[in-house]
Amino acid sequence: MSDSPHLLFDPAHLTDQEQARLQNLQALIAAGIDPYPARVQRTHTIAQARALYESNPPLEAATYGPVVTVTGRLKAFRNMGKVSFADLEDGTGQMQIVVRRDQLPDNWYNDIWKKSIDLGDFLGFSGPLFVTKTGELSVEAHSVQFLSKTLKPMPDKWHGVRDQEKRYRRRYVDLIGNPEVRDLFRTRAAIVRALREYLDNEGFLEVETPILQPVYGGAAARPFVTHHNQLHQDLYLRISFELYLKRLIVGGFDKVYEIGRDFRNEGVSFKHNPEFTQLEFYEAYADYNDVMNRTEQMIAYVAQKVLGTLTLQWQEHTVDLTPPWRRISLRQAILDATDIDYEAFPDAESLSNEMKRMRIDHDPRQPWGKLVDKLMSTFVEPNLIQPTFLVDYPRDVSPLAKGSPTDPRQVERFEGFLAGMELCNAFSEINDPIDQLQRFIDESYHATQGDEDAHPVDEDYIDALSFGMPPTGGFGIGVDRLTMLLTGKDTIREVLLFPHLRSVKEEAEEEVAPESSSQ
RNA sequence: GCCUCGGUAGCUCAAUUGGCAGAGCAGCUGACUCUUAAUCAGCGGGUUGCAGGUUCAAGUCCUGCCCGGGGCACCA
Repeated sequence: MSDSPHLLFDPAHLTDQEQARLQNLQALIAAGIDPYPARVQRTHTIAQARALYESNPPLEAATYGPVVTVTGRLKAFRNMGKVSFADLEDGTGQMQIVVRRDQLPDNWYNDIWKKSIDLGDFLGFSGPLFVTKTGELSVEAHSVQFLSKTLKPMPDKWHGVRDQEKRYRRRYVDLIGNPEVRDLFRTRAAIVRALREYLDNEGFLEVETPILQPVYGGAAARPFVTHHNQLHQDLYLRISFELYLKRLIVGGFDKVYEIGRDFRNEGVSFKHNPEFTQLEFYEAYADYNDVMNRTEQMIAYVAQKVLGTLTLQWQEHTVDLTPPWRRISLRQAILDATDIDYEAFPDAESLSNEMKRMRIDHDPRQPWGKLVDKLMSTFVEPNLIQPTFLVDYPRDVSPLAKGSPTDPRQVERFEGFLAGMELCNAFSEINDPIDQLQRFIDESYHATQGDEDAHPVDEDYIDALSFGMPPTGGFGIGVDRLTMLLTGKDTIREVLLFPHLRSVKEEAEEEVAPESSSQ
């Protein structure tokens, strides 16, 4: 077809249903109807129309109420001959429309309504509100606006879209067909709003810091690398906000937070996406105990605000968020779960040997801290169903956390767990620039030893600390995971509108086969 | 990267031991002035993810590849 702008709308490539819709589009144009008009006449959203009828009911039953013009997507229709019932949906709800042949001009009902309008089209209907004999509040259509033509068939009206790949690749279709998915993302927005509300009410300042960073840091992860052409400069997409937010504490903002996207070049799983939403806050004149208290309060506030309860169901578990949460040292938790006291095996070799003796599968080349983390994540984390803080971590897995005043091998750090999943990470921040530099150097040493997640040295950050930072408590939480927990979802993809998926390879591309860069 | 399970009509799903690829919704044609998963009659719609192989015969068995789910590894 030479008149098709693109193969996408070449009838030879369309299904029977798509061809029928394209023909209906042309029929509308032939009838002098603009299928994509620029203006909409609307007096009420569907929710407003319902409220209007509630507050202005007709004096006698079965008579007409106020006249409204409502707009929306046609979700269903039931054609009874000379009258049709249609379900119209906008962002606020659904309304039944009663379309009578004799209320519409000329042959509009037979020629346009019955022939050229498809499920999914956007329409506006003007007429009085009334309640049908079967009790359904409806608008009787006295005039109709055509608003937008739909060229693809709608998802199954009863089952929606179930196929996960289809749902994630074409989330818009998922959202059209599955109202509960729309509800879930409204809940997600409410969670983020409640987090902001809590922190704003507590006097925190919301800030925005660079996503493109010359030196990445603040977490143990591999970064994405990009390049600024004009400046001839490699830049990293941030893996955390931490080092920038603490520069702001140096600058005199005592309480700051940021909610935004982090990027980590790691594997994808039910709880990992390459980009994810993080909340971090930093509070001057506080330590990790203060942060622990605040964490309980904040999560409980959000749950109460969004769910109206502190008891939530996550998969087969019932979780009670009521503060205070259980607190146990990491050392004790691992000791309870494995009978290994990692303090008794203070280097990688002895700990690895002990793990080998207990037939615990691990990589013996890993540094000591990684082995401790392995014990924690394998034997402790899955059993932390009720909210729990693991406190006091080994110094060498925590390069930004302040050392314990009583035990030089420990730092003042905790992680929060819920439903067997790590939720947040926090500590008393190192504010001694010389100590921090030494930790960075130790990390760089690890980097030369093959630990790819180790921190590079951020000399500008050391410079910032050298101007003086008050004792400060810091905190980070994965907002996606928090959303999973509060909505009962067992995969992060369900709480991300557009989760990362491998791109589908086009057949035409395969012949080109460009050399891929080294991994 | 490795292991494992899956991919059938626009959507949701069937297809017994290898034996004519089906249903509901949606679509098309028609009937119907209170339906709401409307109903009734009729009709069309398939490269069974892709490419090979075995076989008289492949959705089904074998090999490779693509995409997805789950697990491992890595990580938060």
